[in-house]
Amino acid sequence: MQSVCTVNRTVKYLGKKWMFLIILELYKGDGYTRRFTEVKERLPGITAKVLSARLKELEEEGLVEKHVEAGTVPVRSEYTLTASGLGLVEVIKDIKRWALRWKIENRACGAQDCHDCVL
Amino acid sequence: MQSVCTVNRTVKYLGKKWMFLIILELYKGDGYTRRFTEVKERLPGITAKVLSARLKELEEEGLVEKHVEAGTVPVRSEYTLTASGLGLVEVIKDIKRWALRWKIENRACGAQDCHDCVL
DNA sequence: CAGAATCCCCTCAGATACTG
DNA sequence: CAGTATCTGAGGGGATTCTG
Repeated sequence: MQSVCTVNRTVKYLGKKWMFLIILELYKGDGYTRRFTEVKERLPGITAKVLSARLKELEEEGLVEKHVEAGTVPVRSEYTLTASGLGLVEVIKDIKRWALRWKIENRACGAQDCHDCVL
Repeated sequence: MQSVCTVNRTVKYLGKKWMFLIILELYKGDGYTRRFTEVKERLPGITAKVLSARLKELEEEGLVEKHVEAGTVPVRSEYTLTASGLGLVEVIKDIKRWALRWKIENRACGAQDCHDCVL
């Protein structure tokens, strides 16, 4: 039963700020793909530093694949959700279903953390 | 679609250290109930301060109910998962299913964060 | 365009000591 | 037993500046 460990880890990095908002942005992209700046523009308030860090974590976890188009100037890098990443989107939907069932009456959003989504 | 906000919040506090391990401990208890010290003993490494803080958050979120037995000396306080909390256990199971599917080959546990569970 | 490097603040969590 | 109070160190994340 040691896989709880992975669950632990998962929840730990998912809990980081912006993380799952980024995942959802990629999810909304054509072919589950978005460019760096594209994500940045769609998540008002996020800094390049944080976005960069989160994408790197997602890449290391195998949830996202990075593709750099060589030879283009300026550089174009694209990030795509992997099958594993898509699987996680389903988990997020589960969370949302739970939240809808139990949390509707909840407090209003703090503007900074709140964005629409396609779930 | 503003409920993403709640999802955001959910993942944020679930991501806190020990949080979901505590939930699982309550889940394992008789009638989904455990006493403070009981949980503490079963989660080696957790401090009273953190356990206390997490339980308070869970209570505020409506995932846990606290019952203090009046008149007993010393005091006995019990924590029980609510229906909402039980619903969240199902979500954790979803996360585990996802993890099993995509993360088995994963790195070994850092002993400190790893505990068995009943999932 | 897509970051990396710095600085700085703030929260989280561990350790320790104390209490009704 | 079931906490609270205080101190501390590590890490997260924002703002700003710089670069291939």
